[in-house]
Amino acid sequence: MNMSLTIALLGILDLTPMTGYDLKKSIAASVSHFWSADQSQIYRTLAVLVADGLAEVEVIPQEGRPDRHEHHITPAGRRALDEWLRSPLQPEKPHDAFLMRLFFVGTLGVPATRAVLRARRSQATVMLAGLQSVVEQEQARREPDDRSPDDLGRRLRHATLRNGILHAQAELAWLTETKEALE
Amino acid sequence: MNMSLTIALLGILDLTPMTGYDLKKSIAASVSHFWSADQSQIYRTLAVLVADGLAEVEVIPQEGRPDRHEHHITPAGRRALDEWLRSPLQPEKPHDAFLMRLFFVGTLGVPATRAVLRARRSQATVMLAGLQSVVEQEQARREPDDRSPDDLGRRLRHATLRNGILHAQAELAWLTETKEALE
DNA sequence: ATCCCGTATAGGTGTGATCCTATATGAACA
DNA sequence: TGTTCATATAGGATCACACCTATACGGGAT
Repeated sequence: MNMSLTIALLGILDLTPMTGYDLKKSIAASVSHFWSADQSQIYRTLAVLVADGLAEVEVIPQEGRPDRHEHHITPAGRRALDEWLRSPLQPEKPHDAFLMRLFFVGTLGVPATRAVLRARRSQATVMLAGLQSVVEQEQARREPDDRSPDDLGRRLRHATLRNGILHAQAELAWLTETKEALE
Repeated sequence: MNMSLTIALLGILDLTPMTGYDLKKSIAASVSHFWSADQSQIYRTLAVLVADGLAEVEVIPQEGRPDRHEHHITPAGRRALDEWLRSPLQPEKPHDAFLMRLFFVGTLGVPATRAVLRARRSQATVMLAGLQSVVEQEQARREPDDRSPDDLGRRLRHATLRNGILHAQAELAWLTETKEALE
């Protein structure tokens, strides 16, 4: 069984039942910093979930636009999600195109190498700013009425953002170190 | 055109002509910290390189074992490599199964969450130790006779290892921070 | 005597993912 | 009046990759 999009969809449907279209937006809004998904792939995977009995469709007729196919997680789906969450996670094989580029760019000389590093710095800077602004928005959204409990889910969602921030900062620190090593 | 294994193979063949078998070993030995490749995929990609005129095969007969199909990069291959090295590198879409797991594991409670973080810590620790030992081996191999110039290629290969080390350290720091945030 | 390892090549099959495209309609915009 | 946007679903083609298997033979270990 698929260990990736399947799980992302089950995890989101476990929070709120929704349509493929909603899932696309939800992924873009809340997990885009560590996952992405193509729309057609979402629909295909959703069909597999239903075929496997991990989700059920509730068709909600609408006027003027296509019916909503609202997907709900089933008990079997919830079990499959739990099982995956508790299963060992084998470390993924890295595929980092940037490091590959850096590894081979030496033959083009120092100026080309510096250009590669500069491009990386600007990307990492944009990435960091993006993550920080998401964190700030979350905090701002929370301050007006801090009645809601600071529950585990909230903290973990925040932790995934912090992960991205620390890695972006590590990347910037590494870029500084590497730039100095080239002088 | 393929922006990944193709380039890895061209990059390595540009350093030294070799066979598919050698490439598999070379990748495992020198770029495994940021790239991995399946043997059959290497042979397939190699065939594409030859079909596209980016590499040429020199057959070297051997006794008792299959002939060596030694692949050499062609001028067109060198140009394709240069072009890729200078082309803009669009940021890759992240697919981080661990962060997805953390994002959804909250529904299983705090103990299950701690277990996920502990597993991550041990993986990151192993990863860090592995990278550091590679760096130490490189330095040890160098000390006996430090006649060889500390050229750009060497420094960049070292930089790719440093990148992995800084990210592994960032991951460990993040794990500590996250563990504290759960208390 | 047997089995596995190293050398060397390569096909079969399935999966996950991306890019592009098609369909349908109301509402807002220019 | 025409275009684009938002809603909503979904197929086609292609790609990159992983996992498994097959072939061939010499050498060393059990």
